[in-house]
Amino acid sequence: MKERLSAEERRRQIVEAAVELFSRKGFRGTRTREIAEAAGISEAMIFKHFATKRELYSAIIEAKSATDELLASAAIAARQHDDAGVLRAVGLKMIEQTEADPSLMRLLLFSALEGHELSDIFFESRVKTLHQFLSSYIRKRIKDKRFRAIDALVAARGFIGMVVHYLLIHELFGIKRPLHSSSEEVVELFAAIFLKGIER
Amino acid sequence: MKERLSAEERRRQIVEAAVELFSRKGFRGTRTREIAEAAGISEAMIFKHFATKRELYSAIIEAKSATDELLASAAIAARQHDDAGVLRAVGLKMIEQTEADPSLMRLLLFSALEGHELSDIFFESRVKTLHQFLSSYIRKRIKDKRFRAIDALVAARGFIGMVVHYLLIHELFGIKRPLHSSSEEVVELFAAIFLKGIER
DNA sequence: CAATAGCAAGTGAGCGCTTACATACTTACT
DNA sequence: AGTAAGTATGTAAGCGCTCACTTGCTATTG
Repeated sequence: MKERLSAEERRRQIVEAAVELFSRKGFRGTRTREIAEAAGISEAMIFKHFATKRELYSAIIEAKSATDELLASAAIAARQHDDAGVLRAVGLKMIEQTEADPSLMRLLLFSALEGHELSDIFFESRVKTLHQFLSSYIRKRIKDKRFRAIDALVAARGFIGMVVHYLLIHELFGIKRPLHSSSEEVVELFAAIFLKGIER
Repeated sequence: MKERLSAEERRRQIVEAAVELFSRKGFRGTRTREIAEAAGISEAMIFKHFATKRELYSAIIEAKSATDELLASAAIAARQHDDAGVLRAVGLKMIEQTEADPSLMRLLLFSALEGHELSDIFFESRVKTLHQFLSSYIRKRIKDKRFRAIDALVAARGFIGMVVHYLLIHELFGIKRPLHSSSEEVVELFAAIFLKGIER
């Protein structure tokens, strides 16, 4: 029983199976046989569509690097000079996106640790963009005299760090957030700390 | 020319070579042959001292889990209710330690991503301890009415996150800190933001 | 000599990738 | 329309290599 599919559809199918495996077990930890099995096809098919295992991996990373409208809602808040709104939007989108597709974070970490050549591109599209958006907003608000005159880039990384670390221990080590606090509340707290500090 | 060494010394020598390789290339990415070569011995010697490759890896993780006096200086500041001092001490120790031995962070991430059974122990000794120390300090200062009544654990993770993320992009993606700011200044800024926020 | 420390040379399993071949669809000619 | 030739899509089997781990042996030490 052989179902014939279009080349494009097959590729999609292979990529889909591969993403799941690469993100769970890394490049080296994933066997091409497993990918074939998960996609429900023979191993040779993978190599009909991708010259090497590495090429398949690269295709995935490049696809995942596609920068979507992650910052749309944050940009709206930015236009209205709604500081808390900007932070809230950035933080929530990060969490939302990671929870919808946890493979992204794992792929990013794996690619960096394993030293894949495309990990830089991945990093730039997925992390650097965030840093730059937030730091340029902070810089603007410093000029407006609404924020203290601090290093905007370092500060931006600080806020992103709060959220990333929260996601990291959540996704990587399975640490659950306290039952009483939703991710909205967590982001709200991070934003409040970032803007007003924890001193009373 | 065969130098005979004591079993213990050999083990140390093997472990030393293995740490470097495992942290750079992960468990699956490291060949036992490479470890032997790096240690200047034959591959068979490794298996005289460690039954399996995995056992060697576990030995390393357990050794690296040894909690040292990371929090000594922070505890001193804590006794004096020196809030900025506590944060500074925690942050600086984290950076200092990571820069002195970058393998630790990489091993921690690799073990978590690759799903090693000991990664939890590793996490608890290296991360959870920090979270608990800082969150209990924050709780105390909330009782003192010096901090606002926030979720202490989430807040603590927030501060740790700022520092961790800074180290992460530094060590993993090779992002250099801006030339004008030393790690002391970065930590100082994180502490200031955490306590007072960035609003003026 | 007994025990330990060492190595060269395997061994079998598993890996990425290839080959030889079968089956479905497309095209073109009558 | 019918069919032969050509092409794209698929598979089963396996090749060559690398890996973790073993074996069989020698050298050194107490």
